[in-house]
Amino acid sequence: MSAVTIRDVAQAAGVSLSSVSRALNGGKHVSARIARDVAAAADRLGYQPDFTARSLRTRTSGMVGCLVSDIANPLNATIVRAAEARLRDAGYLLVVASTGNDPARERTAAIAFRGRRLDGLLVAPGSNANAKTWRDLGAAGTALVIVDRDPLEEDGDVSWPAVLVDHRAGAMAATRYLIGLGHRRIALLTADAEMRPSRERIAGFQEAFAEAGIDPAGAQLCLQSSPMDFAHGDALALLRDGGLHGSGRPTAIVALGTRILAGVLRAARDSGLSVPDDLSVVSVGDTDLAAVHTPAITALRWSLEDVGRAAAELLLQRLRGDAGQTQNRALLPVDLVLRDSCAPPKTI
Amino acid sequence: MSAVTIRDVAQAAGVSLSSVSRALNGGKHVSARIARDVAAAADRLGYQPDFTARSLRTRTSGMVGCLVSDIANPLNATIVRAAEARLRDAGYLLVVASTGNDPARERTAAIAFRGRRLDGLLVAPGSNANAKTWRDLGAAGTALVIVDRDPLEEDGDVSWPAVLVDHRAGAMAATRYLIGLGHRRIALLTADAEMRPSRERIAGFQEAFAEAGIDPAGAQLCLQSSPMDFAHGDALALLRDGGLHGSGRPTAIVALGTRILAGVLRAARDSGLSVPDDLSVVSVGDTDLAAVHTPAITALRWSLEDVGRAAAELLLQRLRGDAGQTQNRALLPVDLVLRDSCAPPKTI
DNA sequence: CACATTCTTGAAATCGTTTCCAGTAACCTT
DNA sequence: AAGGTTACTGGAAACGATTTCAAGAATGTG
Repeated sequence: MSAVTIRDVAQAAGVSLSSVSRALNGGKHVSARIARDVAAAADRLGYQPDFTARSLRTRTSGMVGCLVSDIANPLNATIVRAAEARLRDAGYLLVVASTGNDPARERTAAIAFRGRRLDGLLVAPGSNANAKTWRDLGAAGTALVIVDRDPLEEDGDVSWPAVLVDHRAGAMAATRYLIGLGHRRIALLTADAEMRPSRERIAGFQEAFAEAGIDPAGAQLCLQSSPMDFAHGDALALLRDGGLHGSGRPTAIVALGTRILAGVLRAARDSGLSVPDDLSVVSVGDTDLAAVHTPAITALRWSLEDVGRAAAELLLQRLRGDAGQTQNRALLPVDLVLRDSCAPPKTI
Repeated sequence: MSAVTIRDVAQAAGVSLSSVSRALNGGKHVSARIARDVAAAADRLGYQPDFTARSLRTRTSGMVGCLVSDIANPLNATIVRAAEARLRDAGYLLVVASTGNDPARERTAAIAFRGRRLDGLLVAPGSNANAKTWRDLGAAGTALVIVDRDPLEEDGDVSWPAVLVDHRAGAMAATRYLIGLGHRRIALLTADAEMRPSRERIAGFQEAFAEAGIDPAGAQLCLQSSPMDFAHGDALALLRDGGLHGSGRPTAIVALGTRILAGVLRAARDSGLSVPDDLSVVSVGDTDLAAVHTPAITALRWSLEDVGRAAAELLLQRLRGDAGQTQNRALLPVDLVLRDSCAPPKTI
């Protein structure tokens, strides 16, 4: 029961409210005697400042928001944890909200955040439908950092600080590797082609084909048709029906994301294809599933901890107002972890 | 830039501040004319209430906290998501913090929460070291709901509202099933024996042995010795050295948790044992890994969504102050999902 | 020693709401 | 029609901090 306010401390220490405030905030213009007395009184009474009142006056809350499509997604969850750890050390609380990539929910969350005066926001927008919302938030004084999404607005005018992952280089490395093994028909299975990560990966995938001077028709893109079965059906069709354009079934699949990897592995099993003898598989994103599966799945890996940390760091720089030396980009590398799920294609 | 306050609305509508407040909060004692005018003015000006100021006056924040050991743990993350969804619908924001089961961090988080006037708290304490902290928080008016942890304080005086999972029944069902298949030497591999979930599972495990009237020496408990390798080493020792007490290696393993399951599966592979022919495996907790692994792993499953939802529901009941009809326990069932990782033991 | 400058200090204003309190108007009831 | 109850309404007082301002004390300077 912390009914003890700054007023009580003032009374106990026999000084005025203003002096207590100054003393507690370590400000200048306080005599040593008062500083000592106030500290003692505050300690004795167990005073805890009321952030609500402070927020009202200072227009800062000591809280930052985090807006992602789904906090339960292990990728996001890890990022959130790392960001939370860094922010907590800096004295901030983290408020989270899942948007399900729904622009309307993004907007209502943004409004709720602004109403609570959140100082900053880490956000992975599900689309660029809410550009105006972010701009408004920025204008209202909220520091904004984009996480692994397009940092540029459509018109290219505004660019937000952002933490980006080099998905393009990663996808290129994986594709190069498969091409190097002799694969010529490789399918890329992805949930959407809209958002930055997928778009960049697709670009890297195709770039690798171009670079190798190989028939780009072998680079098969397959968008997940139904989000329900995690691409299980799509993978099945791909493997059974001899490929998308009748060009023969792919000898290798690059699966974007944990759930899709699961769908692909089930599909391979259902089709009686063995990995890696009949089908090479690369997972984009390294998870328990990829690491422990038999055979262990070759995967693209990047550090989610680093993403979260970097995002928090960028945000903290703005919150502290480190004018001048604020960077506004972080580009994190992607590694190809070689395991046992890839082999040269069987000559048919 | 929301510099528009209730004062501006009052001016625009030509009424007093108090009337605006009453009108906006849908209170009684407002004439239809004023209600209409105020709504119109607020709408026109784009008024958004300032929760900071409101909080100061009403002593409520519209936020609830969530304190778990690790938000990135898929189990917690799913619970958090479900709780967040329910709470968001009710107009609350969710503040998260990871404690790493460290009592000191729990305490500082609790202080930060109280300073921000959080209305409620979902918490999965890492120990009962902080009983006093929770009691203080409760005394300060914070609604508290315990998630899958002991709801009773050590002295048994106070009992918190709690969402519990019937881990005991689940473990019994799994053990019964293995015993029914003919297994007599079954190992239970777990990270700790302290916290409620593990304790209950161990109890259920032993109860099943007692029930079957079988030599309880076959029920081997193995605590994870090093958290680093996710019980890989422990599992290896168990499988190689012919069991814990020289009583022969277990023919079945029940692995508590995703990471431990991964360790066990790696250990089985490393020992050249095939699942389920040489070793039956049951996973406690159903994950992608368990579902997609070859062979698919029989698992104990409970709905994390239900846990999160139920926790939010319990909390909301208290927040709304539904006196009388507030339940303070929810007990959620655990199901045994039969897959391909269990078989009768080979007669040696 | 007189005067200017800097340091401390407390009173009061402020942040944006909600809510208590009184005052007025409207509506019943007999 | 008079008195009593009830419904609205606006002024003002919270809520608990920070910050501005002006006054007083202390110090420095010529």
